[in-house]
Amino acid sequence: MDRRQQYREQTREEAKRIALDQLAEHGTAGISVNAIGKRMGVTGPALYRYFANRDALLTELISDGYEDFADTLTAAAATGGTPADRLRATAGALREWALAAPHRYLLLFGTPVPGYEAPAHTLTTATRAMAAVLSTAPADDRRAPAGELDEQVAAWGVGIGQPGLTPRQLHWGLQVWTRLHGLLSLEVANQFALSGIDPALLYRAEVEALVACWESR
Amino acid sequence: MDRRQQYREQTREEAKRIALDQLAEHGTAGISVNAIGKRMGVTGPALYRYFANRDALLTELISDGYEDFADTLTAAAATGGTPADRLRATAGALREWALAAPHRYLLLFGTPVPGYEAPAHTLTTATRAMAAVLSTAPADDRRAPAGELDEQVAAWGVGIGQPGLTPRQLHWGLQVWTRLHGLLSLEVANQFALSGIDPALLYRAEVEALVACWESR
DNA sequence: TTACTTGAGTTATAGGTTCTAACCAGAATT
DNA sequence: AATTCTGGTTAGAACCTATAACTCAAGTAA
Repeated sequence: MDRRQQYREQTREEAKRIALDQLAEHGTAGISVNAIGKRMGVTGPALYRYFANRDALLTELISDGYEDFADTLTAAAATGGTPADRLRATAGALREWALAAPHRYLLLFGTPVPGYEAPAHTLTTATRAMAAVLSTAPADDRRAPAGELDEQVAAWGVGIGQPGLTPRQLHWGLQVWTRLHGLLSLEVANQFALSGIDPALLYRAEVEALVACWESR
Repeated sequence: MDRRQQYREQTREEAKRIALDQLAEHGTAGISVNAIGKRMGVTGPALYRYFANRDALLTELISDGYEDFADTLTAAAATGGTPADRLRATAGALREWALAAPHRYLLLFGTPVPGYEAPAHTLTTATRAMAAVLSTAPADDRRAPAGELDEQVAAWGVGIGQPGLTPRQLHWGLQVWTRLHGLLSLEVANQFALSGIDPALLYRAEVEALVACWESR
């Protein structure tokens, strides 16, 4: 890589780093081109040499976030032990990742930025994260899809490059994701704040319910 | 009520109605005081006679939203039939309410507006919505709380004015809410868009899982 | 070495936002 | 009839995004 390009990349990274800080402090609306520039010791318009516009910067933040998210889940799912243990590890990593930067979690999975379209590249990364979750599914006997949902789920499994998984495993993976996301999105939005209930306990209970859910059915 | 006050209230309602339109069209950021004023045939600053600031307007939108939300769930939960039937009705009403105005759903339960503090009034309304969900819980034998979570949940039950419910019923109610919210929040954020899976089917399956979840345990 | 091109910064500016201040007209009250 | 209150106006401050025009330094090529 060119020397110039190296500096350029460095500047981009710095801008994104500061943007994440602003995000953590003041939410999405706090990500201001001028404010980021000021923190970098540069005027606002200078940043337009590096990002087409504010949306492009946000999009990169989202892309990078997905990448990091998928890496984290993949690493956690790669631990040893029973499927249940690996689910616990993955779920724990998921919660830690969300709580470490709540605003970033919401940037990825919360209110969509109006007019924002997910670039194809992030979709493949999201698939990688889902693959990590699916890798914690216990073994299952393959049988014919029963019902419309089963068929759609099976088709989805093929679409994301997981043709070896049964509909039940795929559906279970979806449940893991949607249920844990339900808890996490409410927790990061502070919806449990005044209930006096420790979200960590609720989360753990849900993970165990997911383990039990597989056994019982 | 005074004639003056009546007009005043009418103007406030109109502003909120238009704000909801803007919300549906352009998201939270699209709620602009100037734009609302223009649609009302009035300049922007005129609205500051009616709302202290933009945040106050948003807060009222949230309060009204909670009210409507609680009304909807309460009505749905008041139908007859078995507990399972009433859960199905309530869950169906919940999804319809969310999909009828996705942005409003996210305004209530999605990314928190930075610096926004829920007024006490909305908390009691949220409790009313939770009561509707809890009213669909099947009967249960009372027994001593087992574990830290059970105790916290029991205390929460007392706090929200539901001392007659068992920890298991309360926890089940929380699961209903968090699981359905998990699905809905992802659906309104378009996260299932490219999977080819019909969110309605996924939702129905989750409701049935919640019914079965009670039986099995 | 000199001339030219490119890159990265600047300021100025347009048009948008929220919100305050000052002002004005009409209605209600005293 | 005089005064106060209410709801509107315009002007303007302080932000925001984004573009245009300009400057200066660094790299490249003759």
